Amino acid sequence: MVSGSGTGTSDQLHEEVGRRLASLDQRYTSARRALVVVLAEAGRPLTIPEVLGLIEGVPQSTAYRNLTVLVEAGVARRVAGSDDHGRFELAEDLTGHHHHVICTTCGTVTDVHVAPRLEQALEAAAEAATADLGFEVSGHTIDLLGTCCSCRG
Amino acid sequence: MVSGSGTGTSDQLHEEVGRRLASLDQRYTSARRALVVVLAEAGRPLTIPEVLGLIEGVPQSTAYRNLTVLVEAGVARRVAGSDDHGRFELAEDLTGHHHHVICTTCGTVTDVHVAPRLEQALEAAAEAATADLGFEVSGHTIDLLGTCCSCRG
DNA sequence: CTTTCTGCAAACGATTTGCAGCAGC
DNA sequence: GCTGCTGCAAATCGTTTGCAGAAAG
Repeated sequence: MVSGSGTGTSDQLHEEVGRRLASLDQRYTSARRALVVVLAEAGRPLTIPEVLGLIEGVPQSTAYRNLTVLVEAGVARRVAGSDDHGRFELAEDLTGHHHHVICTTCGTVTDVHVAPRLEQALEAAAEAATADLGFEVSGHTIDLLGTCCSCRG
Repeated sequence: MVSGSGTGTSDQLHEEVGRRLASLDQRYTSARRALVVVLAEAGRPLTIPEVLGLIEGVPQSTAYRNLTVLVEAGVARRVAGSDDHGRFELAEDLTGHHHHVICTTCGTVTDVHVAPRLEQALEAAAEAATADLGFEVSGHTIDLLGTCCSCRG
C-alpha cells in the first residue's frame, strides 16, 4: 500500500494515482477515477464486462484504453484468468501483496493472503532454483485452483 | 509422470496418450503425435506460433483443434502466459509437478522445480487460508517473474 | 465400411485504433 | 489555448467452426 501497512484513505489512493499519471503526462480524468474506484472497491481482479457493469456511461473502448494507461502508470496490473477475458486489479504496492484463488468451474478470482514466513521461504527457494539459470527474480504469483462454495453441491 | 519418479520412455508416453485419447473415442493421429512430441521435447510451455514453427505441414486450425482435444483428454494443459498468446504444455501427471519462470521482458516461460518440503508447506497454507472461504483447493500454480539472462545487459 | 480427422476459408469475439470533437490543466 | 481524452465505428488478431474429402480402426 502507499505507506505503512494500513489500508490508506481513498484520498491518499487518488493522490498517488494522480501523481503516477502526471509523471507520464497523463491526466486523472473522471473515467480513470471511476475505474480506480471500481477496482479498489472490488478487492479482486475484474474482467472488462464486470467493470463495465459497475460503471455507468463508460464505453468499452475507453475502459480498455484507460486500463492500459493505468497499467503503464504502474497503478493497475493485468492478470490472466482461466477463461478468455483479461482481468485487472490495482497494483500490489497500492493494495498489498496477495495471491489469487481461482475457481476452475466458474472462473471467479478471489484475493487471498498467505503467511509472511511462507512468502519468505518461497522467495528464498525461488532464488535458489533460478540462480543457475541466470534469471533475476523480481516477484512471484501464486494461484490456488479449486472449486468455490457456489460451484459445489 | 506416468509411473514412478523416472522420466519414462517415449514409448510409454505415447502409449499413455493413446490410451487417454481412446477413452474418449479419439484417435492418435500423426498430427496429434507430432504435437505431443514437440511439447515433450520443448520441456516448457509453447505458444501456437512456436508449435507451428517446430512442426512441418500442420495448419493452425489443426493445431488449435488437436491441442484442445489433448487438453480434454488430460494429456495437455493450457497455461496463461504474460503476453497475448495462449501456451500449451503436457499435463503434470506426464511430466511431473513443476512451476514456471516468466521473463517479464520477452515473455519466455521456463519450467522450474522446487523443493518438496516447500510444496507441502504451501499446500498446508493454502488449505488454511481458504478453509473459511468454503473453497476446495485442488492444485496450485507458482509463477516466478523476473528477467532472463538474454534480456539483461 | 463407419466414424473421426484434416485443410481450407469464412466466422467469431475480445481488444485496438483512426478520427473529429470535448475536457483537463 | 494547447494537449491530451473521449466516443463512435471500423479494423485487427488470436482462436473457432462448417464443410467436403482423406484416414484411422
